This record gives sequence, C-alpha cells and structure tokens, in this order.
Amino acid sequence: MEKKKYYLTTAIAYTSGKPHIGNTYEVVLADSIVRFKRQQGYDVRFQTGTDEHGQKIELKAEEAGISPKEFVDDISSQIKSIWDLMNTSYDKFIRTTDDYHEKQVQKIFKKLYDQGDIYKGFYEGMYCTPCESFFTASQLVDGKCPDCGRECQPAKEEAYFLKLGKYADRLIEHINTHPEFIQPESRKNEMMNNFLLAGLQDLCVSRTSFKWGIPVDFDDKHVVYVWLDALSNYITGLGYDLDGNSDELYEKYWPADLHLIGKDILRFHTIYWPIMLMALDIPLPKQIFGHPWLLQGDGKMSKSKGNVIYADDLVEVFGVDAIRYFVLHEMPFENDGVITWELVTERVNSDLANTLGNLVNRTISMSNKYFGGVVNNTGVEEDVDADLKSVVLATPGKVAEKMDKLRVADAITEIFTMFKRCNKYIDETTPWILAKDDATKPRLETVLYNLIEGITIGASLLKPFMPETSEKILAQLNTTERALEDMDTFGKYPSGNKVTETPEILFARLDVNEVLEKAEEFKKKNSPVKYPEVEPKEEITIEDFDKIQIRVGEVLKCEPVKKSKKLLVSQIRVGDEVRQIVSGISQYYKPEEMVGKKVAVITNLKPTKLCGVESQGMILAAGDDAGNLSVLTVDKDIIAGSEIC
RNA sequence: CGCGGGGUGGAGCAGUCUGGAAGCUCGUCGGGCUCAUAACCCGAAGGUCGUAGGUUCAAAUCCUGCCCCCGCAACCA
Repeated sequence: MEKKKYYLTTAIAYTSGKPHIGNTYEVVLADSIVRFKRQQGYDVRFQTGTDEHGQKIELKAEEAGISPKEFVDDISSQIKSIWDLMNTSYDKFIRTTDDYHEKQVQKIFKKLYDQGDIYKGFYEGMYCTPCESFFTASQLVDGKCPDCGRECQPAKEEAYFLKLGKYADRLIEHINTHPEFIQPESRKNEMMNNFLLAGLQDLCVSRTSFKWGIPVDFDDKHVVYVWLDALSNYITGLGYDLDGNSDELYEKYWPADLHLIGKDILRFHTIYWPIMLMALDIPLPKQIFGHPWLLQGDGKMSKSKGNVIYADDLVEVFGVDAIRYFVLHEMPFENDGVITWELVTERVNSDLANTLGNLVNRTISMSNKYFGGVVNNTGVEEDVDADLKSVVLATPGKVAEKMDKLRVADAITEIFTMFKRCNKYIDETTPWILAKDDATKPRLETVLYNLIEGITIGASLLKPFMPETSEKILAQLNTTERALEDMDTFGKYPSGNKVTETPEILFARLDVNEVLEKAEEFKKKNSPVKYPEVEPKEEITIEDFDKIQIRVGEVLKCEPVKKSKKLLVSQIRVGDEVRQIVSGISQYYKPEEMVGKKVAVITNLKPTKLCGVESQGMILAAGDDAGNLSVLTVDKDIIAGSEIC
C-alpha cells in the first residue's frame, strides 16, 4: 500500500537580520508536526527557507557596504544554521534568490498578465508630498491630508496589479464549504468580515522604486513585489513548472496539507495566495494555520534594548530539547505566549528534570540496584497495575487526537501526564519495601518491568517533540523506538533485557540566578557598544550655516499631543515672543520635565503641522541607535532668545 | 473614534463560539516517603474571572459603556 503523503511548509523567513526565538518557534512547531506525521507512517515533505528580496534588504546591504546578494547569502546561512541547531528535519530549504524560483515567478507573472489577471495601471491617489503618502479620496479630511492637514495633489505611479475581484466569490465559497481551511477558526471570521465580504482591492504586485527583486521580464523598470514572489515558493520548491514540465515532487506533494504561518500574514495566505492559485488553475492548499506569537516577558523585543532572546543563546544554557519543549509546550493555541529566562528555567526544572529525568533515573537505578539491571516480567500483577496500564495505553490515542487538531502543547501534556502517573505508581508499589523480602522479589520485578515498559512507550511518543531526549532514554533502556501500532498492548519490552549500568542525568536542575547571570552576559554580547554611523553630508560654507538661525528657548509649558504617541507640544519663550513647537520626544521626556529647560531652537524653519498641531520651529536633540535621546540645553544660564552661533 | 489581540488565585495558561457547581502546571504551606537529580506522592490555603450596567431561573461565557496592558500602523520639524 502506498503511503499517504503530507506536505507542510513554514513561512519563509525574511533575511533582514538574525531570527529571534519567536521566528524560530514556527520552524520547531512545524518540525514537531512533521515528525509526528512520519511516525504515523506518512510520506512527509517539509519545506522552509528564506525570503530575500525587497527594498529593506537593498537598504541594509547598502548600509553594510556589500551587495544585496552578499548580504542575503550571509543572513540566509545564519538562519539555516539556527534551524539546524534546533534539529529541524526539513527536506527542502528554498531561497527566493534561487534560479529555478526566479524563473518560475517570471513565468507566473507573465502568464497572469497575458490572461488579463494582472494589468498595468497606476498606483493612483491623492499624494501628500511632505508625508510621502498616497491617500484615497475618501481618506482625505476636507480634501486635505488626514495626517498633516495640507493640500494633496493627485498623483500616480506606474504599477502592475493583480485582479482579485474575479475570484473572490469562488474563494468565499471555498472557505464556506471547507471549514478547516483557515485555522484557528476565530481567524477565519476575521478574514471573511474584514476583507472578503468588505470587498477586495486589487493587489499591487510590482514596484519601480527599488531594484532588488525579480525583474518583470517584459518590462524591466519593474520588479515583482513581495507577495507574488514569496508565496510562489510553496510550489517552485517542489519543482513546479508553468509550462507543464513540473518535477514529480510537485505531482506527488501538491496541494500542500498545511501552510504553517504567523497570524500576521494570514491575510496573504488565505486570500491572495488562493486567488493566485485559482488564476493559475492550481488546486488550493488544504489548510492554513496562523499560529500566535511568542513574546518576550519584559516589554517588547527590540535590538536596541538588547533584550532580544535568540535560540542559540537559549540552547547554550538549556540544550536543544529543553528549548523545543518550552516553545512547543508553553505556547497557547490561540493567544500569544511568553518566554523569559525565568520561565524556561522553571519548566526545565519541574517538568524535564523532576518529572521526566528523575523518573528515568530512579527507575534505572532501582533495576541496577535490585536486579543488576536485568528487567524481567514475572507476571505478578496487582490491582494497582491496571490503572497504570490503562493510562499508558490510552496515551498514544490521546496524543494523536490532539495532534490532529494541531494542539501540540496539549499533546505533550498528555505524555507528561503519563510520566506523572508512572511516578505515582512507584509510590503506590513502594519498590524499596518489596526489595527487603525475597518473597516479594518477583512482584518487584514486575513493578520495575511495568515502569520500564511505560517509559519506553512514553519516550517513543516524545520523539517528535524531543528527538534527542527520546533517543537517549531508549538507549539507556537498551531498546529502540516503539512503533505506534505496537502500542496497542502493554508488555512488548523484551523480558530479560538489561538496562544501562550508568544512567546519565537527562536534565540537570538549574539555578535561576545563575541562568539570569548568563542572560545578562548574552544581553551584553548581543548589543556591543557601537558608535553611530552617520552619513557625512556635503561640505557647506559659513554662509550656508548662517542661513540657519538657532536661539535659546525657554520651555514655558509642555503637553502631549492628542492622537499621537510620540509628540509633545511646547510653548517656548524665544526673546519677546512665545512659539509653539511640536517635537517627537514624548518617549524620552515627560512634559513636566521639559518645563523650565533652556533648549536650542531653530527659529527660521518654515512652520508646519504635525497631527494637526502647528509647529513653529524645531528643538534640537541628539539621538543614538540604542534609542536614547537628549535635547540640547545651554551649559550656563543664558537669557531666552540669545542667538546660538 | 487608525487596525488587531488581551485583562481568570503570587507566575504562566485552559475554559468564552455551543451560558448551568471556576480548571491545569508552577510557586507557597502542611504531611508522607527515602528508590531517585533536596527529587517523588498526598493534602491545604489562595480567585467579587479588569470595571459598571443589562439580558436570563442561571453569566468568566451573551449585550452595552468605561478603564488598563500589548502588538501593528502612523508620527518623531
């Protein structure tokens, strides 16, 4: 009988920088699912990779002084090495800069253009030059820019668009008739109500404002814009060929069984991607799961704060499987989860060291102590055994049931519930008492046999989630992975087998303070002192500088600007006049801190409006890359209005 | 009123769609045990389910207002 196939993809990671633990989570989650599917006997294909085009990368490469290709080569290999570090068993790592991918994307673009699904048009709207933003007529307030309140001019920029309307009804129908298509279900409603039923705007699929992308081969001013490029990876990675010469991998594995992605890009995968496929007359993927995010506990992760948690740092302290366990087990199904060094330590100590590690260790120790490591099933059963056996034998089914619903965390919980049951069984049977009397030795042998059998099954079930640990346990029990279909009866561990004489500690207990000290070191390592890199400006003359008038201003009053998060509006005395100046400093200064300061103010700057509030000048301030900001004040007491030169 | 997510014992979460005795793990306290990684087992304390109203025989769950947190977007002259 031919094995059933299972094709799973993750989103491809954007190569703008080193991925943090949140990005890594997705690949580990995917890995646990495919490993489980393989265990169930599926013929699995698991694809991941990197998304390497776009303006942001073009800019970053320029900053780094290297070509975009060199830049993405470096980041892509970093990403790959972290995926490898996490022991993820992908079959294919695609890069959107791969030849075969680029070629197919060009063909797809051309075909959609030829058949009229892509058309050349204009990105058109009302353009506010100072804000560099397009708005639709309906967004304008009294015909003026909703942001700054100034006049907008009609403007347009050439671009290609993908028609979405043509396929919208078919997609709505598909979603309605395939309730499993979008997971979790709450997200489905969001997509339907916010986008599909509200009416779709055609998707802009090309850009002329940057070059680092796949060129549109029949119109080389344009490069293919992100989504048409990135989403296609799911088929190009299988060797899809638009002209009908697709690889057999494509014939075999498409349509995908599951696209695993972050909840933030669900819209692109459940609306644009299906429409692209419909236009290409390709079957739709079976399911798209938008997983929640893994967030860091103390405030948001930001590189400048140096509090980003990286997978390789975590692994250095806890080990690969401990981190796999944490992210898989601690992530809620629908809501965002939290990761901190303290929380990981707590889980490792209680679940991995105490419950699991100690169970394995004490069981093997007793086997050695009482029977020289030989495990015999003497068949001396007692009533308490029945419950242990039923819990153990029920676990594989429960795990499978949870996994079918992609409830990975719950599946793991089932396995640990079983291990806890084993620990309880030891207390119920008190082996150390049985060991005191020769008459109860046979009973003792069976008790230990039952434990070893339970652990064998548990360790085998653990394999998709913690592959190395699973192997280590089975090796210590001197056995191999138990197949799922062999978990139907209790007692397949070979009687008379001998376990290891030297059980190794699987997970050592960790001291939370020591862990936190290490975390501090990582923080420093990840944010080394860096002097800001500032682009030198063109040389100017003293006359040029003289055009700018800077004067000392005394802040009389200061308050936040409504509807903005970063703006403060100050009344500033400059000589005999009082000016109103808006500055983006509210994250660094409280309004009351500003009052009384004598700051440097550019006084001949053309007034403007920010968030609808007029600003008659600018307060000078220095800011660094780490997110610090300091306004310039005068060193000695100088009267407000004095000129600075 | 930019978009979205959330507020459940000290911590992290489930439960909310399909109202019907508030649950899990950790921590704390008490007890038991000694095979084991000061681990394991048992028991207990601890929650007006953000807040104010409404619907209902019954609300964490449905409806409305408000407060607070977090992402994203915008802005940072």
